[in-house]
Amino acid sequence: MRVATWNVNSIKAHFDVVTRWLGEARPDVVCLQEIKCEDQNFPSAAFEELNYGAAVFGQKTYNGVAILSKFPLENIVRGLAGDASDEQSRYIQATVMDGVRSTTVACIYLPNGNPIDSPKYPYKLGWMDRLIAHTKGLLKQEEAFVLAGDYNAIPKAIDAKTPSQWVNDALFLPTTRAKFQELQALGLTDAFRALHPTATNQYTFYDYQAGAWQKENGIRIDHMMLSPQAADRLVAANIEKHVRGWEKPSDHVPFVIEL
DNA sequence: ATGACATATGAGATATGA
Repeated sequence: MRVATWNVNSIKAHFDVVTRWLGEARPDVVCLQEIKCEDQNFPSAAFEELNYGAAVFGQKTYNGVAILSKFPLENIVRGLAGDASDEQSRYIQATVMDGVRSTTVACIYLPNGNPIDSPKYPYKLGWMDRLIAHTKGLLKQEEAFVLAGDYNAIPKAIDAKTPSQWVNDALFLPTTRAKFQELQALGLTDAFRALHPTATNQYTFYDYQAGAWQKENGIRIDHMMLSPQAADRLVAANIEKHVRGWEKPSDHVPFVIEL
């Protein structure tokens, strides 16, 4: 089963590149972030024509997540527990039934957190704490799951072309990296690093500004964290960098694994 | 350097992103 994650930076604005990549890569399950639309405006019918069903947790203007799947999606969960006052659509989870076995897939859009002296940074850290708490519950089930999405976290210096550019940024602050490490230390596997432990110049985000793509000035912030049962099935992990060079792209590129 | 570049909203300028 091929599972992908992709921050599409508006499904309306980038629908054509999304469908172009679906046709090329033929993933079974795709976690989308920043769809930037309400549920009723998500192009579910168009994806249905491409043989993808959809589970959507949308929001007007900002955020919004969705899971596309060629297999039935069951037990859909919208929102991350732990803060009833949180109105941002950043988490959707479903169980994929592929006929052979079930795999739980969570689609995550972790808060950016900048500026770091604003309430946005504590919101990010609190969200990470809630994700850690939720993951502890998932692990108790001892089944295969994938936490896929835009983590807005650069795990290590190797995951940035220019680490010095990010030292005072919410994506790379020691506190952010420590929380990401805390999540991983629960027993999760970073799918990309597991198969490419020393690979450099493998990034999932290139800013639209200052010619970042042309300079290969990227960061690796979109991740898939696997439970032990999912990690046992991991056979491939690829960052689809070439998609960033297409016409009118998202600033993130797809990241796909094979289980 | 608080910008560049892109998106949504809504019809000009502002909020957000990373």
